[in-house]
Amino acid sequence: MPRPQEPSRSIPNRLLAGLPAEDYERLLPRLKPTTFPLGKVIYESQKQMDYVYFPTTSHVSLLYTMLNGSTAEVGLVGNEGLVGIALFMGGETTPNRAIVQGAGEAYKMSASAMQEEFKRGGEFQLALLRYTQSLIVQISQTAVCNRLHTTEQRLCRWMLMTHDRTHHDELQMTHEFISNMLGIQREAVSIAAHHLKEKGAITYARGHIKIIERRVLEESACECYQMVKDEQDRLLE
Amino acid sequence: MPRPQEPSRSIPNRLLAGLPAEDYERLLPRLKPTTFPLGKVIYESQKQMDYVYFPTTSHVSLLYTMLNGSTAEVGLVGNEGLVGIALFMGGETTPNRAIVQGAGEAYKMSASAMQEEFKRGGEFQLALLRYTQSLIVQISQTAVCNRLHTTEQRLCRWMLMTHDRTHHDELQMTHEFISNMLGIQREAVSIAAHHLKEKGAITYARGHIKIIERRVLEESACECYQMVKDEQDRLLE
DNA sequence: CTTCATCCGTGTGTTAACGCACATAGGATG
DNA sequence: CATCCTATGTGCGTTAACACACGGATGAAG
Repeated sequence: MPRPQEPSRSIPNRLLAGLPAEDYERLLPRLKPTTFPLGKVIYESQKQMDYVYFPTTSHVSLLYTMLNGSTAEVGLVGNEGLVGIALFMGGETTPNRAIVQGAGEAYKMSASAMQEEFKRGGEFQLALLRYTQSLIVQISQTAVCNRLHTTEQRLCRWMLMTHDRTHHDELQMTHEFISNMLGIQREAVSIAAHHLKEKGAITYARGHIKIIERRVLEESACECYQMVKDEQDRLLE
Repeated sequence: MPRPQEPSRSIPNRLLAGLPAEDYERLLPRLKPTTFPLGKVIYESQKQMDYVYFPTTSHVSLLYTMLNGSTAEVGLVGNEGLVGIALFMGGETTPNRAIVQGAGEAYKMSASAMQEEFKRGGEFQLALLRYTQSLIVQISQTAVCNRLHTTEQRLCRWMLMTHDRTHHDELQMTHEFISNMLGIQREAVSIAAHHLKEKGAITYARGHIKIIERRVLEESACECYQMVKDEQDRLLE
C-alpha cells in the first residue's frame, strides 16, 4: 500500500524548480497536483495522451511491450523530468507504455497548455529540450547495456537508478515486477538478488527490498549507471 | 572505394525536402554540400560539434563505446533525418560517436546557423523535433531488441535498416564491422550471415554483401524493424 | 606471380541465461 | 487455525552466444 510520503514542497520537481521565477509563476496556475498509485498506467502505447506529468515524489517507468507479451523498460523518470515528451516533440502518441513504479505525487498539465507554453520558446522550452536530450542518453545507454552487460550488473544499475528517484531506502517491488522491467526471467532476478544479499548490499522479503550498502551496488553495477548520471547532471545543472 | 553515386538531386534529404518553399529557400544558402568517405568519424564522444549534417546519399551510425573498447550502435541516420540533434536539443556535445556507414553526400550547416534557425520556431523546428521523436523510438526499440531477440533476427533488422538508407542492393561492409555495430562477436555475424546465404536472402564475399531476397530478410527479422518503420512513416509523413 | 594482410569458416570448450518444474514459506482470509 | 495465494528458492536440461584457436581463401601490392 502506498503510504503518504514527504510533502511535495520538500521534493519539488527539479525541472520546474530550475526555471526563472517569471516562467515558474506563469506555469503555476496550469499545474494541478495529482496522486499516482503504484502500478497505475499513465499512458498506453499508441493511445491518446491528455496530460503531461511532472513527478515530485513519484517515479515512472517507460516500457515497451512485444507482440508476444514480453516487456522491457527503456527509461525511468523521476522528479528530474517529465512524462509525456511526445506531446511537445510532435507525434501526439508514443509506442511505449508508462507505468508508475514508485507511488507518490506529481503535477499534471493539460496537453493543450503544454503545447501552448512550449511554443512560447524561452527558458521552459530550453529546459524541456535539455531534459529530452538527457532522456535520449539514458535510453541509448540502456540499449548498449542490454547488449553488453550481465544480469547482476544491470540489476544493480536499475536499483541505483530507482533509488535515486525514490528518496528512501526501501523499494516496494517483487522480483517478478523487476524481471518485467529488465526483460529477464523472474528466476534470474531471484538469483542475482540473492547474491547481492550475500554481499550485504540489500535485504528483501516478499516485495520489499531494502538498500543496505549502496556502495556495494555501485561497485557491482556497470559503468552505465555513472555515465548516465554524469551526463544527466551536466545537462540539468 | 566509394564510387560516385546518383546526384543528390534525385535522393534529396527528406527532412529538408518536406519543408514549405519559404523555409527551404531561407535555409538553402546556409547549407553546404559535403562528401563523406566510408568510416569517417563525424563526431567524437564528448567533443565539440561544429556542424549538423543532413545526409542525402550517405548514412551515418550512432555508436556508444564502453571503457573496455566494445561498441554498439544505438541508431542509424539516413536521408530521412539529420546528425547532430544535440546542437538544438541543448548540451553542445553527446556521449556517442557518429561514423559514416555508407559513403556519399550530405549537406552541412554550421552549429550557430542551426541554433539561430531553430530558435525561429516554425516549420523547420517542428520537423527537427518530429525527427528527434522518431529517433527516440528507434533507439528505444533497439534497447528492447538487444535484450529480447536473437543474433539472426537483429542482423536481419539491421540489414533492412541499412538497405532502406542505402538505396541500392550492395552493402559495403565486413562481418567485423557489423559485429561492432551489433555489439557481438565477429564469428556470430559470420554464422548468422552464412545461414542467411543458405536461405537465399543474401550473398557476400570479402566486404561486399548483396541483398538478393529482401522478403526473406523481412521474414527472418523481429517485429522491431516494422514497428520503427511504421512509426517513422507516421511521424515523417 | 609471389607475398601478405584481410576476410571469412569452423571447431571446441565454457558460460550465462532460458524454460520448466516443483518446493517452501510468509501473509492474508475466512 | 486451516486454507489459499503470492513470493521466493532451487535444480535440471537446453540453448545462445562467448572466447579462443586456427585454417583457408581472396584480392591487393610489389
